[in-house]
Amino acid sequence: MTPLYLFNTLASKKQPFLYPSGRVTLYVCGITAYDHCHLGHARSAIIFDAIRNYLEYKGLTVCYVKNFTDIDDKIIHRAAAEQRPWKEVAEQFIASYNADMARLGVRPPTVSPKATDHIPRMIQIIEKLVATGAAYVIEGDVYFEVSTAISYGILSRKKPEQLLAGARVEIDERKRNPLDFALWKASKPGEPVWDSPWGPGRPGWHIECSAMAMEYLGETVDIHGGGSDLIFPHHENEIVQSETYTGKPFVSCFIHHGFVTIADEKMSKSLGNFLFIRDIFEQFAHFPEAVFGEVLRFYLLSVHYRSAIDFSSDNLRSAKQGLDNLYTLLQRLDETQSLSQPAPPGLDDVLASYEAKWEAAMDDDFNTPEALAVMQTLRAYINTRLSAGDAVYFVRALFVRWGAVLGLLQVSPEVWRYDGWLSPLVECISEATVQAWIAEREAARGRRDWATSDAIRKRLAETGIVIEDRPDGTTRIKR
RNA sequence: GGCGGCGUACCCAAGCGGUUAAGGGAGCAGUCUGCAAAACUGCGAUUCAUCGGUUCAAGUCCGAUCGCCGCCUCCA
Repeated sequence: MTPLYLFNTLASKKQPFLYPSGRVTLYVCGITAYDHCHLGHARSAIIFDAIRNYLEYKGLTVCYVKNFTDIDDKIIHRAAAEQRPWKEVAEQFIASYNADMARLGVRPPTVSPKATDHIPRMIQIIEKLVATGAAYVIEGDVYFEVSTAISYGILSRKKPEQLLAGARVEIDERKRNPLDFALWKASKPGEPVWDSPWGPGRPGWHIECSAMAMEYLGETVDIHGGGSDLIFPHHENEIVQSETYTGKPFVSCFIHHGFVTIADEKMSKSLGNFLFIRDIFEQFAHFPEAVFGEVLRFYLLSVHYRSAIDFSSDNLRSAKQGLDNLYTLLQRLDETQSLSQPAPPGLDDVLASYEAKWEAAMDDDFNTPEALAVMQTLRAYINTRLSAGDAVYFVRALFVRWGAVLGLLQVSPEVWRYDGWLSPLVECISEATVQAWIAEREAARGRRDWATSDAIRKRLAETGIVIEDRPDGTTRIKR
């Protein structure tokens, strides 16, 4: 295997990622289940899905854990506002998340643990932190004392003094230091509670990831990922509490991805400029879900994962066109060739060189834009070979194999381009009507009645349906 | 205020010291076609925000300037 280089936030540079055992543990911070997922969540899920797939493509066994935060202030607040149990709120949005992921073609992680199923483990960790003096108890709350850890700030490269100077840190007079964070919170009346050595309460946010990562992946995780907004304080806190507890490195390599922006501003709840995944699918409901899911994936993977990616309908349209190119090649291959034809000599070597380029791109910190470019270049090359009459059908499998890693090219070309799609412009027009018009036009063309033929074509165009006359005389629908 | 990132053709976007600056979209031209559309092919930046510097060699390293964004508070 060629070496894989990953940008490790801990080192702030690309480093070779070693996997001598052939096994890799991957932990990604999941959602807090208090609302539907937006495009930013989709980017995160798709990036790590592709990363996981690529590690497997390289022959590694990946244990991928992505948690659900199913107890949190925001969940409690929503439940209170809607006067229903917090558990119901959490379950609803976990289900919504799962539905969105299915639409996006994201494979389920190996394990999808819920925070509330791991309370005993969290308590066990907190107890030791209290016992060793790294954490202290105040009125049923337990806080981690940041000043006990000399390495605090290694991930985010922030110095405690500088953080305080920002004056944006919440001041809780009871804490010994404003940066100290809650491991356990005493419950207020009406809130969900679990028994603990410090009285009834619930866990703080950061401790759950440490507990679940250790539970399923051991004390040191190979790769831990999330959005770059999690670097501080979430991941920084995970590191201190975990390493103080185990005395071992918590994570070998931290991977953080950039944001989805709209008009170059971070998509976020507080700015109100976010788009729910479900709403985007709704907006493009004239595409079959599997088709639009891939368009979204292609778009999200067309920018390197560490950079910001700006969302716009123009960018989405551009992605659709780009993916169409690839599907058109697949369709052209299917229609004109088959595996039974012997491949011309030398083609193997050409494909091997493209394969090497593709893998080099992915090995270079998962450079998916570069990998996509390799695919487009091969596409053009194969098209010229096809025009020359060469038998090149067997490259199809290569495209599909690459596509499987990225979650693309998994739909049949027929479905992709022509299968009974309905235009949003003319929901009143049935598939049968369209077919009848086309048959009528076929007849007109047969008697060389171009005026009628063109009139029908125009009528179809007005309803958003593009017709394509093929060399063999048949007509097919395209949108 | 502290820390970090970005600025490459009309748009999106790779490239991170060394042949002619990837790729996609759009546009234009050609092939095909009854005409279209679609598809395919071809064309497109002497130049990488600006100004200096280092180097035999710089979008690529260093410094300054301008502009944009993010983190420092829940956040993918």
